[in-house]
Amino acid sequence: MMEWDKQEQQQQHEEQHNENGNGNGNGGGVIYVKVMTDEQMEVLRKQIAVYGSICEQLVEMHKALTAQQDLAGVRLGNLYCDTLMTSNGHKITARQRWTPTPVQLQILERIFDKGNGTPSKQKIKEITTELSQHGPISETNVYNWFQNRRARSKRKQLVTGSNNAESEVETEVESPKEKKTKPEFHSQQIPASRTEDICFQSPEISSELHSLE
Amino acid sequence: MMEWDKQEQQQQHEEQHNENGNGNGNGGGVIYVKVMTDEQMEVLRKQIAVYGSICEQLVEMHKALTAQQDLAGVRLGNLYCDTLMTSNGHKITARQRWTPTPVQLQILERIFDKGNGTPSKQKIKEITTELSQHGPISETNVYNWFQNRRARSKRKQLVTGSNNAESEVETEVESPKEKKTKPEFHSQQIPASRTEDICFQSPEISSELHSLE
DNA sequence: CTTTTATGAATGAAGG
DNA sequence: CCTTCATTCATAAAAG
Repeated sequence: MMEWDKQEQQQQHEEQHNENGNGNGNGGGVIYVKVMTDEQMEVLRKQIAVYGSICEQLVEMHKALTAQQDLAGVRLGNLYCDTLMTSNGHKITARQRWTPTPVQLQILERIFDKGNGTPSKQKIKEITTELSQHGPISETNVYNWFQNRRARSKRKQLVTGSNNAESEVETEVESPKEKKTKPEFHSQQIPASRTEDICFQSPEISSELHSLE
Repeated sequence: MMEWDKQEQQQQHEEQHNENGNGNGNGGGVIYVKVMTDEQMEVLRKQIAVYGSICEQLVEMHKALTAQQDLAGVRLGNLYCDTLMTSNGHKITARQRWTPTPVQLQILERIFDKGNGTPSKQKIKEITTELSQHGPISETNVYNWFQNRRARSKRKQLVTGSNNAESEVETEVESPKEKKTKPEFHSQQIPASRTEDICFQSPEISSELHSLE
């Protein structure tokens, strides 16, 4: 956005320059002013409209997805949900660890990103209340979550930072025995702040953007 | 989106109005004039095109994601997007996991057997340095390895020890005996509301939308 | 190729 | 806060 703005201004300047110096066919002292025809306008409008519709589609998909998640309850992955009772009433096992539902996680994440890393006692209570609408949860859970989240994000940062220019040469001089037959490209854990980068790095796209600058 | 669209149309109408009838202060009978050069127009168009393409990719990714979720377990909250799409549809896979080379494993094992089950941070660093001579590795990898190693060896021990094994029913995996020295008051949630309901509770889809604002 | 197993990594909770 | 532990998830490797 910013880029765009700046760009436009620059362009404008250029044109004024032209106007000043070499008299081009663009009228004498007038401040240039070109007209955009209705056709052009329409083209633009349509294009943007398409963009809008795609976005709406996205939103819909998100909704559907989230809703589905919520309905399905906790992760589909582990379906041994909770308490099971034998016929004689003997309790077998209950799940002993809280697992945030996707929605809960989403909300927590949002709050966490909101900056203030000090969820006071009162805050915790509020959050818990809100989250309890999306699944079983307790204040302790929320507290722990923030605690862990902060600590881990911090450590992550540290690791990425300390990851100096490790050449990590090909010192595969080892293993007289069986080396992996294949290249074994294993990029290790790529801590790469998971919060952002991730999905939006398509070389193509970014280059396109750059070309516009 | 829609709002915006509508707005623009209105604006257009307004201007046409102006043009037609009431001459406003905008010079005599002049036709509405939009100030925008062809270049600017082009820039705008391109920019929009880029956004559009980004959106399309997003949609694609979402589709892929959803499909994937249908197949395997979920993982919504922290989706680690292991596939990135280039604009031409090729998949780039990321996120692999570290695999110790035989030599590394050997060394690790040796250190582990050395008794001290407390690889301090400093220790970890040293070990990592040494192991990096034999293949790609990070401190995190080493840390995890020890964590896992200890936990698993412990569990093994436990299982072999408590070999009473009533089997009877598959029920549980571990004996509540020496698992913890203390009462282990787990799961503070779930008020154990009798019968069903278990851990699911009605999904309030609507409210989550609010929370997204 | 599909299923199973082994194990690296993620994360909720407890202790200090 | 920070560290540690226990449990769970996901996937590379092995087995079929």
